[in-house]
Amino acid sequence: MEIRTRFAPSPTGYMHIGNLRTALYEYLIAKSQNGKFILRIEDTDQERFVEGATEIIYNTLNMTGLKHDEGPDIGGEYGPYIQSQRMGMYMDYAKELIKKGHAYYCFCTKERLDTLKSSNEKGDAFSKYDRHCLTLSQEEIQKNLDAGMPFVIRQKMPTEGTTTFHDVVYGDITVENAELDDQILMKADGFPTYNFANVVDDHFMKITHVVRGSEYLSSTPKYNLLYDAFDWEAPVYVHLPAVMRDAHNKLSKRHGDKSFEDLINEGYLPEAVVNYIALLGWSPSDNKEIFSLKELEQCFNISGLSKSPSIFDIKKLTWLNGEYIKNMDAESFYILAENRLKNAIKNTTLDLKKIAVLLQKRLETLNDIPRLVDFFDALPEYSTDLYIHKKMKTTEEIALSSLKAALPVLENITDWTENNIHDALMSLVQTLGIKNGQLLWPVRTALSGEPTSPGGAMELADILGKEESLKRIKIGIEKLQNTLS
RNA sequence: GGCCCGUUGGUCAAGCGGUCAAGACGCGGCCCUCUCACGGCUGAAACAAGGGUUCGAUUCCCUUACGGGUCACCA
Repeated sequence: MEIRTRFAPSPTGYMHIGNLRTALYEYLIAKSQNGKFILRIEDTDQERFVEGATEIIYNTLNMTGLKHDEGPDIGGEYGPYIQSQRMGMYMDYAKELIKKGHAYYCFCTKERLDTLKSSNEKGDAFSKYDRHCLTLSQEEIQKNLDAGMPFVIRQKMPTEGTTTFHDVVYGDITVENAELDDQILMKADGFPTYNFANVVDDHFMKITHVVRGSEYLSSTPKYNLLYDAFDWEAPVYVHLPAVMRDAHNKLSKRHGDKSFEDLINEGYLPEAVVNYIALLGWSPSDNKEIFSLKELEQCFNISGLSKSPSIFDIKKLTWLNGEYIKNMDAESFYILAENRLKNAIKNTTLDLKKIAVLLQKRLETLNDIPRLVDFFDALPEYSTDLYIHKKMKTTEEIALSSLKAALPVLENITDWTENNIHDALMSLVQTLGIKNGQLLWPVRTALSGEPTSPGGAMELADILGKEESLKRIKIGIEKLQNTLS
């Protein structure tokens, strides 16, 4: 049998990391077994409608490569794939359930339910619907219906025995039927509740594996009873532990946790995010950590899913993102970095590709770029303290004499290449009989004006060009002379 | 509160009766080196507690503690 999973997000206007991970696992469960991954938009809550929200869902799936096989935008055999367009069918199925004795009309007012609840509130008493309307006679029901009295339809739970369902990650779970509330299937406005719509939709879309957050674990017995009542085959359940911000709280946009779009804007790569969240709650059979989506499709296995919640660790994501950047070929990296480089460096004579090469091994996110390359554009103000470096065995005096010695040597270079700069400086080191660092550290410092820089003296000199390099060295000499006089 | 679920280093996690309890991130140290970064090596760091079962428990069972979920005409 073909595996079919579905991703069923509500269009909220952003892609929550927890939801994205659910989508990923749904995709992988399907694709690891040549199955189909379906997108269904759950937009029944019209009040929460957000403009452009469905586009964000499409974009995210697109960027991450979680390509769906059926969905509102591409169609499919089991549409429509937008829940609001399926509204016609639910009432019929609810009525079928009534006929079969698994559901019943309820005319109780909101007020009555509220007092019912508040009278039970104070203690351990479990507040359940009291089945006031279960005993209504056929005549009474018809009379109420004819009078146009608002009604809901409730699922009639068994009062005895237990219900057991199997979950792939949590195992067999059994509950007392007496614990189950007669949940509402159809609301007074004629719309189905989520609980009901899901069962009906999943059934008709032939979903074989229902994959969702563990918050649905406790309502799953009710779903199962619904499948039984219809005499439909229940799906395989895969409940996923939550993705947490810390030990006590789930990740939530409301509390400032980043959405997928936020991460992308902060310079994270979609591939790295996907890779990272795959590892949050799942682990492969070996120790591999870097996976392309294709590789995940190959080796994903449900048995690697874990039961306990995991905390989202931005540091590890950041590390992984750095790995992706480092492992890229130079051209791809340049394409990725180009815009940020151009924004950070106004001087158009500089060779951005050379700068990109220096950057690639030094970035964790793309947003690190501006602060690393600022000095190329303009030499920052700096203190001559920078020239003092214990390990390089430099003092301000040594720095001054090194810079003075370097100046004519560099001026003499006619063909300004990194090789020639290298040879000239290294032979100067020989002539002066000093350590490499005693010459190169001062030069690097003069060229960058920073305590650290991507690249050393020779690389920076090459990129800055002869004229600018000499200018900066002269500035360094001047500063040092001022300090020392 | 009832019910359900969970608990291995700070974090992600392997483990599925016998291990010196992997690996990764982060943190510390060393090496490489013209700074930073990369790379290499290395160190500290964990089975929530108590009872069983067993020749032997991180692993199986029970209890406790702590944490999470759920108890809507929301999804």
